[in-house]
Amino acid sequence: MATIYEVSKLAGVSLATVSRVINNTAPVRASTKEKVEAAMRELGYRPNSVAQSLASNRSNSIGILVSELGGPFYGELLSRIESEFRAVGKHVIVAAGHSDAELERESIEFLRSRNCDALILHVESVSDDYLRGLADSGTPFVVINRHVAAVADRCITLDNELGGYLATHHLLERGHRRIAYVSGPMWKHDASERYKGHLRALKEFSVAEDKSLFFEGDFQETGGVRALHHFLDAKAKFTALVCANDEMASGAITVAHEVGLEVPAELAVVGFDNVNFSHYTYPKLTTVDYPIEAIGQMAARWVLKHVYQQPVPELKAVFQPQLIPRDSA
Amino acid sequence: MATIYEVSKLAGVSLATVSRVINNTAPVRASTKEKVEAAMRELGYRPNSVAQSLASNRSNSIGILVSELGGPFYGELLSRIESEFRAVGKHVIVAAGHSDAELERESIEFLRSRNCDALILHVESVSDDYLRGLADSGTPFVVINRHVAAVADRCITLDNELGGYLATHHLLERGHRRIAYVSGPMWKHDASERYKGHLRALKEFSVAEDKSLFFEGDFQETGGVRALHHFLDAKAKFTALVCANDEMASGAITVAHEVGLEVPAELAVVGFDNVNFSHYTYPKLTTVDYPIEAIGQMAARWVLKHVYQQPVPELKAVFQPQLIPRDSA
DNA sequence: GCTATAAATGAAAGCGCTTTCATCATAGGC
DNA sequence: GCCTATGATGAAAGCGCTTTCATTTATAGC
Repeated sequence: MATIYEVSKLAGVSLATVSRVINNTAPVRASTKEKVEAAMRELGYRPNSVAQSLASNRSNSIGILVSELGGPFYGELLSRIESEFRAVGKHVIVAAGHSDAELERESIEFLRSRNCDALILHVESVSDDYLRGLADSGTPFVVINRHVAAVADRCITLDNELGGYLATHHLLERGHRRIAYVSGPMWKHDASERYKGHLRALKEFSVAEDKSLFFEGDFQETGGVRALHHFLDAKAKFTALVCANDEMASGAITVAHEVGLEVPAELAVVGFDNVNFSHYTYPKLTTVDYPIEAIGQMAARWVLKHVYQQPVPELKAVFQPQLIPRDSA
Repeated sequence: MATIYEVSKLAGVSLATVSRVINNTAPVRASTKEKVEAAMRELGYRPNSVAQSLASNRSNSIGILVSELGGPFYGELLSRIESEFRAVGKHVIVAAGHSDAELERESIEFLRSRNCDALILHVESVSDDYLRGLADSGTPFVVINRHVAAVADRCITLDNELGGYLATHHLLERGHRRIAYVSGPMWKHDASERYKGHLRALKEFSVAEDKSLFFEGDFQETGGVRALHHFLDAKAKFTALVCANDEMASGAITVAHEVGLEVPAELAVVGFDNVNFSHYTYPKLTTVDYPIEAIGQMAARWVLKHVYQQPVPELKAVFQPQLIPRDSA
């Protein structure tokens, strides 16, 4: 691989000048620029990004930390973030935190040691304090899907409470009054927020909260399976089920089929997230849309603006979910 | 951030010695090592990976190029690859090629310019010649899910032909004789291989190929939708449908529900890939398992062995798919 | 044509590390 | 004890680039 030095020799200019035409960082006479570019072409020169990073103290890399790299949800997030950065010549380093505080912290350190210019974090377990400390340490980062008061200006979130409200409201509007709720782990911020929204909707329709119609799942398919079995075993009376995400809703629908409960006639089901497979269920899942791509894009733009000083369209911090009525409720 | 220089001063040794204890690259007296480690701890020192890369000509990063970052399939692949590398302190840079030759080439160049130590490529559109050239250029890389004769030693593949055979064989064994086939784009290697396997199974059961029962889809849900509509509109007679991937199978099942065709009683459906949502369909999808994680792991190990000279368990180049019988066929 | 100012360019000092080579200390072998 | 073979360590030269600062060249004003 040719180096900048060889280019400068061939073009008959100094290293500095070559660097200037590469980075367009200072005016260079048109004829000089021409010569340099010709030399670069001739040598098939491509700047060594590592050397650039070391010298400029910018790595042009952004670290992304999500809970799981697999799964429908994060895939779309990554996809969007990558394409945003790719378009401006930056690259994305990914890591998984697996919803574990220790792992999350370790992953963040890992990304930091990689000299990422910024981090985009989807972290669930690490404490608010830790994030505050991280901000103090000077590492630029954005947090997705979590509101942390101490670093509120770097949080991009979905109004989960509204989402929970929307889901339950939809059912209430259609006359359901006995609505069971399958939550995610309540220590997760989004899970508890969604549940709050559920309660608000109930209240609005003067339906009292019934603890026997609450089940704390795990945001996985099995959570939905166990939930429905639990309610059925307890002989709970309910005509509708709201699940705090689509995976659990799928699990619940599977069980409904198995026990011969017709959806939505005997049991209406609504999910949350609108992941890509949510319309593969039968009947197609009514759910609340999580605008994950828009959020990913916004996170990328935050970085573009605050770290790379690029002009970007207006930033938005809180996104509104939307109900997607399909066939299951 | 502290530098190696400060550590060496505090520990009262030279830069070289500090480097040695960091990299464990030459013997250092235990007492010296102790001092250095203490100094590192005291300063909260972490090596600057960019400087390390520049000096050692190793970036400790691996570029991964897949068609789409979203989607069930690639997510699991990435997930596995990342965790393999993460465990040994290497990081993963991701890019998407979107099945487009130009984009794939550009992405590869992009990753190369990032000084990746190796690339793991899931490329569909770039030519065999291009890959040969890439190999000649000295960039280490592995190709996943595609056999390229010129660089056969760097290909890790699934026996797609066998997979296609298995799917159709399963149906034939259960008495089906009129089996429609929904393929992926035939220019994609895996799609054509799977179809070959289908034909082999038919032949084995002395069933003649019927071109009217073939439909070339797009590996997307809509492909399955269009396929089934196509067959139905053409009043084709068939009792089973094999789809070259699960997305298309889902689409087909959805249509079956819509038109009141009972699965599997009136129409047996088998998919391919066994992606994570394949059991969310109703009935649960019978499919062919694509051991994507194992393949990801193997790709990572190939790199570990050939690029980082690490000892790894035996490498395997061709994986055998397996039929996963569920409820749809 | 001459100076004052701005535009182009070059020289050289790093960026934080690895690695070669030389040096010094230590331990056996006789 | 002396010599040699190792084991430990340090000095210093890069890795390929960016960036400051100084210098040279062009432009304008009179």
